[in-house]
Amino acid sequence: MADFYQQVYELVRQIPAGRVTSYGAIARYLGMAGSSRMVGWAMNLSHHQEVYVPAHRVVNRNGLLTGKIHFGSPDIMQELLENEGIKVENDCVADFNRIFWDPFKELDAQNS
DNA sequence: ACGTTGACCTATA
DNA sequence: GTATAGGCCAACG
Repeated sequence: MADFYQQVYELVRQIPAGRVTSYGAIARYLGMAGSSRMVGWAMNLSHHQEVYVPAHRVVNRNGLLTGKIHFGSPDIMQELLENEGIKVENDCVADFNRIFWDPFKELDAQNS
């Protein structure tokens, strides 16, 4: 059993480009349902990690770029998302429901 | 060591 | 459907 943060990094790293997921989905997938805040903390430490973690692909339940401020500049996250083909309007991911990447539906389906 | 904050989510009113 | 409250666990002051 690796550290919780490591699991989060791995999961986030497996998010395909042009797709986004929510903290709650990750927390629930790791068995930490309700403790979604810890996922956010993990993301905060992701900058310290040697491996690059596409934290910009992780947004809140509303598809709002809540953590864009922690990227150094509030524009980096939006630029990264737009660079992957994700439309961002008013700090909100467009068609969030469409590009939403559910670990249960994707990873679990493959593993199972 | 205690209190507050935090990249959130769910539930109730 | 919007607004408010509570809960969760860890780090920072």
